[in-house]
Order: sequence, then structure tokens, then C-alpha cells
Amino acid sequence: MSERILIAVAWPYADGPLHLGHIAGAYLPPDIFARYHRTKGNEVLMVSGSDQHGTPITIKAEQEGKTPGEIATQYHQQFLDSWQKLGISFDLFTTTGTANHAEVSCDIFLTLLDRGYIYKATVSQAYCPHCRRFLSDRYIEGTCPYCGSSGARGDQCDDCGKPMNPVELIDPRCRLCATTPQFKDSEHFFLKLTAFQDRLLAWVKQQTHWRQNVLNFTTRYLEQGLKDRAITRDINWGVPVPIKGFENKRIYVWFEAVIGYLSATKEWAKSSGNEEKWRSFWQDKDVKSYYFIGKDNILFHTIIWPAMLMGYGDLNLPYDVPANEFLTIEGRRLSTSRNWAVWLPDYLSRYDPDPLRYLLSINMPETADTDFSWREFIRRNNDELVATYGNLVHRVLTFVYRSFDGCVPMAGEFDSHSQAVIGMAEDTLNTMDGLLYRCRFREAIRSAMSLAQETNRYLDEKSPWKTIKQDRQASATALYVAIIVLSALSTVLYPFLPFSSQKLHEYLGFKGRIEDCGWKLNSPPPGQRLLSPEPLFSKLDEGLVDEETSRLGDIRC
RNA sequence: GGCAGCGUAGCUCAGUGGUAGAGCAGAGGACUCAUAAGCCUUUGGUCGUGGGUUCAAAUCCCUCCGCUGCCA
Repeated sequence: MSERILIAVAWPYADGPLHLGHIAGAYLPPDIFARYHRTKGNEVLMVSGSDQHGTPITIKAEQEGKTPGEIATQYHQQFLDSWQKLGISFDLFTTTGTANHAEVSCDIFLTLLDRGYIYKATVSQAYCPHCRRFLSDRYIEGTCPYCGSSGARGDQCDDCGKPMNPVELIDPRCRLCATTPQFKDSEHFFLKLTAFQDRLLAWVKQQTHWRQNVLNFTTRYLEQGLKDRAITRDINWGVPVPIKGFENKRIYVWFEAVIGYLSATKEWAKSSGNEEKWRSFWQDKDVKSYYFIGKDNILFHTIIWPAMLMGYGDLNLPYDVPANEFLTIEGRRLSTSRNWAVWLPDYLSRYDPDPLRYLLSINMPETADTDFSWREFIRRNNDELVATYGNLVHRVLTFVYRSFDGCVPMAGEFDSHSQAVIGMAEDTLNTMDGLLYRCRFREAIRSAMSLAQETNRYLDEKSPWKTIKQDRQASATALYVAIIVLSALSTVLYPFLPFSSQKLHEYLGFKGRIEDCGWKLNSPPPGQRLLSPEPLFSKLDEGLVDEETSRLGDIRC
């Protein structure tokens, strides 16, 4: 029975390149999930886009003498390039800068306003008389009242890490012109989160299939009591507030960005030629929607976005929010400003995508933070991907190719050991089916690797390179069993390692896309002509460990 | 300060009531189809500390120590 699955992926902020933390946290998991479901024959829609609004982009633009739109477009292009090279298979990766997104955002804003879930109130905001504009919290600098650091910002102090209100800063000044700001009253709209408190709590308590960390965090937050939140700002970059007298204000980015999931689906429907098709993913109660995000984003996806959806009505709430924890680099927390990060475009300029996908999958921060180190990356590549899996593929294919005229041999009777290995291949398909369905990616890829390991043992025991000298049939049978396993591995590893799985599929003599072959054993028939095999993966020089590690912390070029 | 989480072999980690596990690293071995890959054997842990519950605790409860994150 075919299912319809909406895969909603966190919107990357278009003010800088992606790093491995982003990929491990929010981008690789949904891609694995999407490829798995597509192989199963399910109807998948995986959408996301660049988040183009918000203050950091305007700051970056001013620093570089460009417009915010130019910055956003530049990184959007880079994201698209990265998705393609890493194999992140979005059905649509759009931006929050489209007319469609503004339209959908305004519809939600106005509907919630109409229903009393959005209200107006006056707040005190910093205003720079020299720049003649309101300053968002990050635009105000001053001395930290807690640690005395002179470079604290209005939202928090980077030195001591304390968050604060702009009015707390000693000697506040405009970040751009150093003028002392005035605090002025300004009218803004607020989302009445308090109105959803009880409904949200009741809803969340039913989500027993959520990950423990997501459930804990959300429940605790709700039980502390929600506060209404401002959803408009005095800036000129963003979606304009669709109310007379508020033309100079913008919808606050956190309110508008989550709407992207819906607006992107609508954009996808329009371009597919059936404008109403979005409804099949948002209004059909049987459709499950999964939101893949990092743990820093939980609040927005388990509380704020569901509240907005409840207020709007007639749209599916999230089915699951499998938020990942963080990835650390060489034992330390990622830091963009200190360049303590491995940047994705940089990685992709020097290495293949599958080794990275392998490491981040088998070491995915699903339930706890995990660490990325170059030593571990090289080791996992050399000892596991190359030696266990790649070498299994290569030893089987090269031997068959040379000894059986490049064709899949005809097997004889299967003894109990051969049957057990074939049984394990079938079990792995079933087990991984269950694990992937529940978003247990790390455990899933580990069970695939166990199958490869077990098959290496099987080959050693059967020694077809020996038996071929006196019992060609026994040799053929053992190799045929191994080929059955290879075809199983190409399928179960496809969601994780799409490039090498497709290659293996072709080495086994198949044409077309492996994704179209279904989540099942697709053993090549005896006599099928194999492609001349090449190694699937390459060993990496251990010297790269020092070379790559020393790049960390450098000034970014 | 409040809340949450973590602490298991040299390293990275799995294991939530029933005889302490995997991979890597170390030691030894047989094999040779394969990218000097694969396979077998083996060394190594009082599961942070102290107490409690239980026939039985790495696992549940409490104390303390150390680390991390979130919040004030």
C-alpha cells in the first residue's frame, strides 16, 4: 500500500556557507528518509529553501557593500550546488524571497489576525537618530553589564554568553555609526501563543512516537507557560506587514520562515501544473509530515508552527519532528566566527560525497552529540567503507568477471550456510525497513555493514578461489550467493550512499535507476552480463589527518 | 542559581532489571579471490563515587564528584 509523505526540511540561513553540522543535523537525515520512501514506492515531497530574511543578512550585505538580495542569491546558488554534489534530493528547494511565499505568509498573518490570534501592542525599541532607523537587537553594541566586555550586542554578550535586553547595555551605541540610540515606542503585532497553551500540551502528550529529547524539551517548555511573541519588526528587509499604516514594518523572520513549508508545497504544486495539488500533502489526514531540524530549532517546530497551524485550521500538524543533536568538530563546539568548522563546499571540492554521507550516517547525532574528526573520517573510510564493503564488492565482482566470462554464474544447491547468508540479506532488508521507517538511521546503516561483514566471512569459508580448481559448481554457488548479497546491499545502502549504490547496480549488469527497483532483493539472473568492475571507494592517505586538522581555526579566505 | 543530559576497554561508542559488548588500536595465526583488503584467535573494564531497592542493578532510587547543553 502506497503512502504519501511530506518531508519538510529546515530552511538554511542564506548568510554563509553550509558546514558539516548543518548536514549531520538537518540535511542528510531527510535525504536518507526520502530515498528510502521513494524506493518503497511511496509518494514523497521533500521541500525546503533558503531563508533570505532577517538581520544578519543585512549586516553581512553592508559589510560587503552589497544588497541583502545579492548576498541571499549568492548563497542560494551555493546551496543548490552543494545539494547536487552531495546528493540531497529535494523535490523543490526555493527561497523565502518569492512572491508566492509573501502571499502565503500574508494569508496566514491576516487569517490569524482576523481570528484574534494576532494582536497589536506598543513596545519600546532602540532608534538611531543618525541612521534614522530602528535598530534590531543585534545592531546595538555596548558594554556588557555582567562581564564588562565592550563588544556585547543587544541580544547577547559573546564573551560571557549571557542573553540580555538592549536596555541593559551600558553605553549602548549603534553598531554602524556608534551614535547613542534613543528608545522609542513602536507599534507591533504579537502572536497570542498563550491561547494555544492547553491545546498544544494535549496534542504533544499524544506524540509518544517522538524522540525522547524532542518530547522532553517541548513538554518542559509548555509546562513553564508560553508567552506571546512579537512577530513584526522595524526593519526594511523581509515580508511587508500587510496592514495599512505598517508598510514600513516587516514580518519577523521566525514567524514567516516556518510558513515556507506550506508556501513551498504550493509553489511545487503550481509548477507541476496542478495548483490544487498542495492539498494532497496538507489536508489529507493520512499523510504524515516529518520535520527534519537541528535541536536548536525544536521550539519553532513543536510549539510555534503547530500553534500557527491550529489557529489557521484545516492543515495537518507535524506527525514527527526528528530533531538531531549537534555535531562537534575534533571535540569542540562548532564556531563560525572562529572558523572551527568543516565547510561543505570546501569538503566537496576535494572529496567524494559518499564517504562523508557514510561517516555522518554511522555516527549520526540522533540521540546525543557526536564528534567529527578527520582521523575518524579517514579511518571509517579506509577500514569500513573501503575494506569491509568496497572490498567485498570488488573481490566478488573481479573474481566472477574473470572466471565466469563476465556473467553472473549459475548456482547449484544452496547448503545451510548459503541459505543462512541469503536469509540474512532478506532479514537486513526487513530490519532496515523498520528502522528507516522510524528514522533510526544509525542503527540501520550499522545493520547493513554487519551483512557485508558476515558475507566476507562466508566467502572465506567457501573459498571459491580454491574450489574453482576442482569443483566449479561449488565456486559458482558461493559467488552467486555473494552476488545476491551485493544486490541487497546496493538497495539497503542506496538511501545512505546513493552514488556508489547506483554504480554497484550497474556493475551488477542492471540498467536504469536503482531507486525504481523497489525495496526488495533484486538479484541479477544467471547469465546477466556484468560491467567491468572498478573499486567503489578509494583509500585516503593518513597524512590527510594532519593536513585537514591544521586547516581548522584558520582565518577564512 | 534552576532544568536536562552525560560519565562503560587505550580511543570512539552500543547496551534501561537476568553470565559486561562492538569497531579501531596492541599481540599471535592460517589463507591469498580482492584496493597489503578479508578471515580466525587473543590481551584489556571493581560500567565516575558512596549508599539504597531487589533473588538479581551498567540498567531503578538517593548522595557526592566531573563534564556538557538550555534557561535566569
